[in-house]
Amino acid sequence: MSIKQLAARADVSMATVSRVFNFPDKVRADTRQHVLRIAQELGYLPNASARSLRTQRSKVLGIVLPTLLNPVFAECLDGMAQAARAAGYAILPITTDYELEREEQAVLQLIAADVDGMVLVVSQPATSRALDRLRAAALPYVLAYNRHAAHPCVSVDNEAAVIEMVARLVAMGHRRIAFISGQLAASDRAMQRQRGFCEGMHAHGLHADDCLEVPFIETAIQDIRALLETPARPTALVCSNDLIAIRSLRAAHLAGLTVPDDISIAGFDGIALGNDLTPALSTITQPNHTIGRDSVQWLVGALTDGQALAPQASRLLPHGFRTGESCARAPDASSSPRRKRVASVPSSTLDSSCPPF
Amino acid sequence: MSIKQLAARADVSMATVSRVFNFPDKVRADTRQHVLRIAQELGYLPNASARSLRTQRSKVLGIVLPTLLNPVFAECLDGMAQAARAAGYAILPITTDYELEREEQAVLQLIAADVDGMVLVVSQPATSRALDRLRAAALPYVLAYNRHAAHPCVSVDNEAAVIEMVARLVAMGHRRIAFISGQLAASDRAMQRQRGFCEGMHAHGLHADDCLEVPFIETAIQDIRALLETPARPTALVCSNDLIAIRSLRAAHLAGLTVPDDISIAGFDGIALGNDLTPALSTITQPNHTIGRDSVQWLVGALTDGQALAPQASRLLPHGFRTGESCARAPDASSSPRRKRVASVPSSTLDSSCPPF
DNA sequence: CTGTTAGCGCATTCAT
DNA sequence: ATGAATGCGCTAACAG
Repeated sequence: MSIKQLAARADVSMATVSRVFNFPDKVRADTRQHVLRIAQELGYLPNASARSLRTQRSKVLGIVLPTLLNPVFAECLDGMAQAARAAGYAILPITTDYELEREEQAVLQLIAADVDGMVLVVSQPATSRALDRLRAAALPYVLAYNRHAAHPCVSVDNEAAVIEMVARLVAMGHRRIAFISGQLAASDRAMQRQRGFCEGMHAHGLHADDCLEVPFIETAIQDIRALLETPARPTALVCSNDLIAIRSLRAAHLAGLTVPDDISIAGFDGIALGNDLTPALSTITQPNHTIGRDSVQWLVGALTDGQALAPQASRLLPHGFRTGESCARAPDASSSPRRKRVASVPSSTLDSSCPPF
Repeated sequence: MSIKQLAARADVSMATVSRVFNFPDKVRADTRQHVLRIAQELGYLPNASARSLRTQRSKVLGIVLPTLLNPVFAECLDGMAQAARAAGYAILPITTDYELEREEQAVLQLIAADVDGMVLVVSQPATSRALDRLRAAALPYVLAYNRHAAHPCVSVDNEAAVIEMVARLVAMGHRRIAFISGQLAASDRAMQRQRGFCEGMHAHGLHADDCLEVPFIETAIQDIRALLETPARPTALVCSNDLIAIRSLRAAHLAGLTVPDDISIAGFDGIALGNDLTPALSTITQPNHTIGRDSVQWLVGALTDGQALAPQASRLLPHGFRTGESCARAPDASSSPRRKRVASVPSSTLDSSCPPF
């Protein structure tokens, strides 16, 4: 079904048909009705490829995400999809599984697909070759979750959020607090959060020595468990994201510890599911849906009025804290001290380095 | 960057450039190198819209899913994405939030986008207007998770799986077993699973009276809790999916019950996260990733050798059982019987109807 | 208000 | 092995 055939059947010109679909008021009401009726009968649908080839704009937004297996990004994508729909845009999401090469491939594919702009969550904005490609193609884009002075970003203040979380735990009597993250190199968020942890600890005169990196999902729980079976185990865990926090809950259970009586566990992300767990996950909440929505709205706005996306206008959305059931006062906060720390977890899995501020 | 400009710079014809990218061996090695080098320099990327306009095939598969907020579909999409990539196809996923109208819209949008075929998860294959559109457009498609004799489907045997699960629970001494589902009308899977529940119960001479529908996420936990605070509460819950099972775990906790000592809870889906919970979720597992992969591979296969997708060739993938920690022998299985059942949960939320087999 | 025409970028005949 | 010409379906000038 092409516009030509439809025009023939309706006994009008192609141009008229085109106008019926693009500028309905530029055509007389009765002819419009007529054309629409025939179009209905024939099941005519304007061909998107031809349209974008001709107009040089596709009304499609490219979306680049690490994965949808982490609900954070699924929630965010949901927000993007809604905003895009509302603005009359379609979205074309691609996942990269945290592989840098695929980030770049995704961008190239989206450029070839003629998208009008992109929203992406990259690993490291500072060094991303994908972003180089975008600049080269002069395509408008917004980064979500990432934070970097040279790019237009929508995120939360990861560092401040964790600093605050540490303060809360300290206020609850915790002194030995560990930080658990996935592969730090895989995401700037994780690094910012770790930095916040270190800074937060230092602010209270505490050492931020216990930073455990659990890069492999398969062994994460066992690795965390090992930390928890250490003689001078931490009394609280700050996790770089909610999935890791959930695995930490599991690890604590396997180590024979009760949460939050024996150990407190805090997450980061605020995924919906955390609320349904027992114990309900205490966590730093990000407005995931809103991050997605705002990113798209900002991008669409720029697309609409042809304005540039200024890095200076980057949005820092407010984070929050969900008071779940996985954090409580430190055990023995005022009673007999435990025996001194003797050994730690295997140094191979322990990362004591704390990047400078 | 168009093929024309590239051709000019490389001092060859457009046709040659085209061949370099589509039939590399149909062009002399040195000219190929030459063209590729210039293409590299200019950052040339073949335009997808123009290509699909010309060839009438886009190398894109449309994917229609209810939502990505349920990890089942995220896992499945992940499988689809991998298979599509491997076959040289891009995917264009659209979510419908279980709204029939959006199912149809999605299909129309995908048709307009010129997709070569589609994989979809619909609510009710039997009455789906979206599928009518597909047939009308004569586009190849495969249904995932759905099961219907008139359509090519990739799914598991929901009914058999639940029958088996009921048998397992009965073998563990359970007699009062309830079935919890979301809105039944929203998915044929849920109905098949309920049917399996009824059949399974009847097979053991038990009544399948306790079928609770919890259509609203917001109140699901409280609704389930109400059931669990019934005098003659069930000793086991079979949940229509893992998310509901997780909420049931929560509801049990809120009702002061210990899982699995006081009550057993079984899920359906086998989402990865269930493994990390405490108690680890006992559940019927579907090969979600494989369902996605196989659906795409089947579709791509048909696309490749121009063959039709026969409903008779529908695949029934094997389900499995994950032995978690949320199911155990019924309490008091051999000791004093509890007082007889007096009242049930409010009838407004109780659906005792059991569709015929 | 409506029709005619040209060209978006590409793959594909048909020549050479 | 390569080049010239055509048209996929559509929209945007321009003409009437």
